[in-house]
Amino acid sequence: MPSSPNISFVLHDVARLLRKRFEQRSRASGLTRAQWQALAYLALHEGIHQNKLADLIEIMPITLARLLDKMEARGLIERRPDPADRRAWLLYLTPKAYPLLEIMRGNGSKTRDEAFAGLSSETQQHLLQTLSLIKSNLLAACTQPAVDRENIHV
Amino acid sequence: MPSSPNISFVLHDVARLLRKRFEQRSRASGLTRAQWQALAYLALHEGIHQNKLADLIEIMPITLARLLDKMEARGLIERRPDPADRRAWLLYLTPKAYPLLEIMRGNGSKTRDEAFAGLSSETQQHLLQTLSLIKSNLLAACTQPAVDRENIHV
DNA sequence: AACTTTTCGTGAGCATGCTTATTATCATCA
DNA sequence: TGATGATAATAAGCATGCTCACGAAAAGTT
Repeated sequence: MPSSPNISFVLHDVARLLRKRFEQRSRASGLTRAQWQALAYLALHEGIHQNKLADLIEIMPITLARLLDKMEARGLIERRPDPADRRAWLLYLTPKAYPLLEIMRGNGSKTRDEAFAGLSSETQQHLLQTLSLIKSNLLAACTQPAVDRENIHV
Repeated sequence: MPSSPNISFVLHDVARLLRKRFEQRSRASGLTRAQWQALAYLALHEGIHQNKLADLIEIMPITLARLLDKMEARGLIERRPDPADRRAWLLYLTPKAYPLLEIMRGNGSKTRDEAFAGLSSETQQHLLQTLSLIKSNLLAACTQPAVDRENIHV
């Protein structure tokens, strides 16, 4: 695979470099890519449970919990007890979060501009479609046991 | 961005899911994706310095060093002193590594088959080209200071 | 030869993803 | 009602990426 460049590795590299570049940009404001993503999704769904938010972002609830811990400590979000379920929290942004969200959106679009320089909008559209298909393939695959296809009788 | 799905996030998701699926498959053999990548590149460049190998894979030398620590402990690779430079090591596979490499290649191609199901080979070609362009954009960008373009006078 | 700069490898520490396990609470059903 | 199972959040621990810093050795300079 390394001899002929492999789509999977290149994809992984691109994701890593996107994150790296975004974080070079965002060091000043102090939000990481993952925190920004969580904050941005939360902004669209205030009052959501951690559980559901993790589902939306498609990460494990424990991964989200630690992102929220950090953002709560910085006063960007609030966890309010759910009156209807003593196990659960309801998530809200604080006013402090909004200007930061704006900055982060700017950083995201600058990073995207750099990354996608020289790509026509058709190419970008096509890329998005292709990636979305791959993502749904993988989401489906990940729920299946990882066995050798050859060994399965149908 | 989360409202209209964002290429960067989808890309990141796809990379994460690829890694996850690969590691579901490879749990038995015990090599992670990153270790496999290092091993596969090393197989093509035995006798290389850690430094150069890290350059090839495009990760930080310290990141590679810890992957190598683990694989050395498992007896998959050897670090031999470089007679010409007492700071450096020369890297070699051990015989134990070869069969594992074969297994990993199989796992990689199975994972790719799942991920890219339903994509024509033209689409895959196109995807690879597009990703490669994005990658070189980002490699170039990451060496530049992350400043606001608008604020720069040319 | 002596000083400075560069390079090679690594340590420490952080972030984010995962798996596995635990605690508290809710929901269901006999 | 009371046991049983599901669900919300978190804890512990691992892997891999990063930055920053450091010691040892090499290379370049004066």
